[in-house]
Amino acid sequence: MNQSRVIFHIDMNSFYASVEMARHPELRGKPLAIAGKVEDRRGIVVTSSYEARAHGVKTTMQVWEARRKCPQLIVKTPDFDLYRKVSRQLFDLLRTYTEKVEKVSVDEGYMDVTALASRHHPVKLAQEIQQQVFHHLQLPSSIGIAPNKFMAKMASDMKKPMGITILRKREMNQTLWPLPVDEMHGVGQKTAEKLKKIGLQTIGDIAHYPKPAFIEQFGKYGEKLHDRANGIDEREVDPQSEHEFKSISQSITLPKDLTEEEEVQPVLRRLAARLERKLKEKKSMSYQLSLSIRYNNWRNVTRVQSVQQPLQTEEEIYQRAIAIFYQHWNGQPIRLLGITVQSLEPMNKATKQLDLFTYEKDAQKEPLYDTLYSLEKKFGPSAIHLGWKEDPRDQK
DNA sequence: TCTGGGGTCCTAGGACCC
DNA sequence: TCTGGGGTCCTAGGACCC
Repeated sequence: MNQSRVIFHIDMNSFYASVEMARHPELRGKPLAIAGKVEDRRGIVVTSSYEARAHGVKTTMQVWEARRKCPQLIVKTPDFDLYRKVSRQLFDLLRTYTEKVEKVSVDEGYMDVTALASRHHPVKLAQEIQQQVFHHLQLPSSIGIAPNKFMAKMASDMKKPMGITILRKREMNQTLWPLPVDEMHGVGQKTAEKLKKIGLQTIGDIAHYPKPAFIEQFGKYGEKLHDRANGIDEREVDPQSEHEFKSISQSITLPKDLTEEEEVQPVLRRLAARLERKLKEKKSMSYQLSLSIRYNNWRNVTRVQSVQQPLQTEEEIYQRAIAIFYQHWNGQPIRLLGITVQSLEPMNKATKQLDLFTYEKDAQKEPLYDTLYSLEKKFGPSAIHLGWKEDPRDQK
C-alpha cells in the first residue's frame, strides 16, 4: 500500500465518433457528431470529432444549434451495440498486458502496471499500448501515467489526441497546481462556484488551504478533494468493479410533455419491460423500486418503495411503478419518467432461499407438490398461481 | 425556447428506539 | 410536568461523472 505504484489511465478520444470513423473511412477528417433523436428538438450531441469541435460543436449541445455552428456537420445516431463490442475488444487487448485493469466506462479505464514497470519503462509501455490499440482498432487514445488514479486521470486529460503524459508528485506544483479548480476531476459547477466564492481559484489553492477548515465547509467530499489536490489517492485499481452494480434504471424524456394518465401507462410499461430484460441479463431481482418524475418546470420528484416479494417481471415492475405514480403525481405536465430498481439480489440465490424456506417451514422434507397441495388447501387454488405455474409431476 | 440517459455517492431530516 | 441525547435506519434530493 505504501509502496509507490504506477497507474495508467487510458482515455479514448471522442470514442463514438472515432469508432464510426474507423468503420467508415470516408468520414475521416470530417466534422462528425453522434447525436440521439436527430429529428427531435430534444436531440443532443453525445460526442463529436475534433473537426466538429473546431467549429464550436460541444457535447450536450442541441443538434439544431450544432448545425448552426457547423453547417457541413455530419450527424449520425449512436450504435451502442457496436460501441460496446469495440469496447470489449479494447479491454481484452489491455488485459493482455496485465489483469489489473478496471473498466470505468465504455471508453475509459485504469491499469495498475506497477509489476510491469520494473521491466519496462512506463512511457515506453504506454507508447506500445497506445500503438497496439491504434493498430488493432484504428482508435486514438490518451494515456496518463501517475502514482495514483486521480493523478493518472488528470494526466490523460492534458494531451489529446494520442497524448502520453506523466505526472510526478514532485512536479505537482508546476503541473497540477496551476490548473483552475473547475478542471479538477470531482469538482463540478456547484463546487467550483463555492470554491471561487471563498477565493480558491486553482487546485494549488485547495491543496494549501488548511485541511480541517476545508472539511468543515465541504464535508466528507471536501476531505477527498483536499487529499487529491495534494496528490493523495489510495484507491486501488479494481478489476471487479464493473461487475458490481447497485441499481438499474430506465428513463425517457418524452417527445412532448404528458398530461393524461392514459398516456403515462404505456410509457411506464415500456420502461418496465426493458428493466425486466436488464434484470434477466444480470440475473438479478429487486427489492426496491423508485419512480422518478420530472415536471415541465424541471422539478424532479423521486419516490421509493420497498417490497417483500422481489420484483422480476415487467408486470410486477409496472404495477409498482404505476401505483407510486398515482400516489404522487401532482397533475402537472410531465417531461420525463424513469424507473430504477435497486436493492438487487442474485436471482438464483434468492430463488433457492425461497424454496428452502418453503421446504423447511411448511413441509419439512416433503416434496414440493405436497407443499403446493397444502398451500392450496389453506388459501385456495389462487395460492398456487402466486408462485408456481406447474405441478412438477407434469414435467417429463 | 427549455440538455439525454445511466450510474454512484453524500447529506439532511424524520422516525423510532433506548 | 414539557424534557436529554445518542444511534440507526430510511427517504428524498443533490452533486458529480461519462
